[in-house]
Amino acid sequence: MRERWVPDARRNAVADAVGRLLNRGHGTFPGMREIAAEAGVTTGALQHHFATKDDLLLFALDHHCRRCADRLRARSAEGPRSARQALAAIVTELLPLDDDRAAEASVARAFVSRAATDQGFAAHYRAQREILHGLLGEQFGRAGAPDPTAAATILAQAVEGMRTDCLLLGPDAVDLDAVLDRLLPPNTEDIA
Amino acid sequence: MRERWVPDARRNAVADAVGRLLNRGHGTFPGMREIAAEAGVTTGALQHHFATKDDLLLFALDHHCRRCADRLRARSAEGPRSARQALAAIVTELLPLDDDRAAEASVARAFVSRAATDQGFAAHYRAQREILHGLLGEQFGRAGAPDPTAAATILAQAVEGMRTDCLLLGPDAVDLDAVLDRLLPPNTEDIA
DNA sequence: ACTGTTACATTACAGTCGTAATGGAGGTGG
DNA sequence: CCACCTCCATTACGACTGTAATGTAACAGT
Repeated sequence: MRERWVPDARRNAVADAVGRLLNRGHGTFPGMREIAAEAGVTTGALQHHFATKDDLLLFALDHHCRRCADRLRARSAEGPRSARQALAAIVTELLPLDDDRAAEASVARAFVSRAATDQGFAAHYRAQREILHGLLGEQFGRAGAPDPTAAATILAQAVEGMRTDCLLLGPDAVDLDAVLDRLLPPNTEDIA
Repeated sequence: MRERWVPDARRNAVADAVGRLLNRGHGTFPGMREIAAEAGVTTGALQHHFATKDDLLLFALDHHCRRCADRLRARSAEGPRSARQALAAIVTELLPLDDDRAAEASVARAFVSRAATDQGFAAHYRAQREILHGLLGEQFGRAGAPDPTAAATILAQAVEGMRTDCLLLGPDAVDLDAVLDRLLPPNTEDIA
């Protein structure tokens, strides 16, 4: 074997194709042939790499969750900044402001719909939510908020509304500063 | 004509069936035959009352939006209470705490997914959002909040996260009081 | 060289989809 | 009585669905 495949390279490409189709299309899960066409492969290849369509979709969800979580952790650990700036960076990373983040938001929304009845999908939601909650709570604690975990919960919930408002009403519909003003202690300075 | 049909009685029944199927099923739009079975009619009847499936779905969306808006207005105008109590009542009305409200939340979520690319569905989102925003802003103004419309925007956004948290993590995952504490002026008394 | 495995491509199939087409039952107006 | 309209039920159709089945080319091990 000359240069061994990173075993999930194709699978990741397929997962990206699913994300692109989900936010370009009508929010419903695309068909196998559509996924194959977008990924530039055939349905036979899909069948080879994924046992069933649900396996494919679950992998796509996991893929996007991991990618998003990595970006969030990167933003959280990025340089020395005020807690407010870190929170703003984290939340902004979740807003659908470009195609990649729009795809991730579409993926998240589509899979939440299914998580209501399917436990496998619900587990991913909880895991992703816990990561976000942890990162937000950490920053709120750093800012000296009286109840960091409560503030993190509220901000995490508000983020979901901001995502859809940003998507359907435009980026001007979300005022992140206004949210942070009400969640951070008033004496916190946001310089440095 | 002895007692004329209220022309949309059947249509409303169908729309209710769509709501039930949406929150019971996997979040995807049900098929025509499934809708017909749930509504207790045949697909021929559906074809008679709706030109196409999208017409049916748009009517269902409109139906649930109107129902929800009516309930929100009723809660808003209900008796003399503190602004905080009114806000809590409005938000609680939106949480999926029983089957009816869960159906409405499912309908809203499914249609938001489609609103991203379909203008007809997006218009309903904006209209519904405007009604909610108006009611919330009114109460925030009554409470003497410094910027009622900003507070209303934030609460409306947080509601969406609370809806999904309530659905996927259980009702205990939402702490409405914590949200209102941060959005209402601290000197506001919530008695009477 | 033979064997086996991996990684696909192609084809086929049973089922579901939305909807068009047809027919009929019941009331209504002339 | 008869045409007519509304309100449906039934059937049918072509497109599309996920997936099973089969073939095949490349490569690895022995």
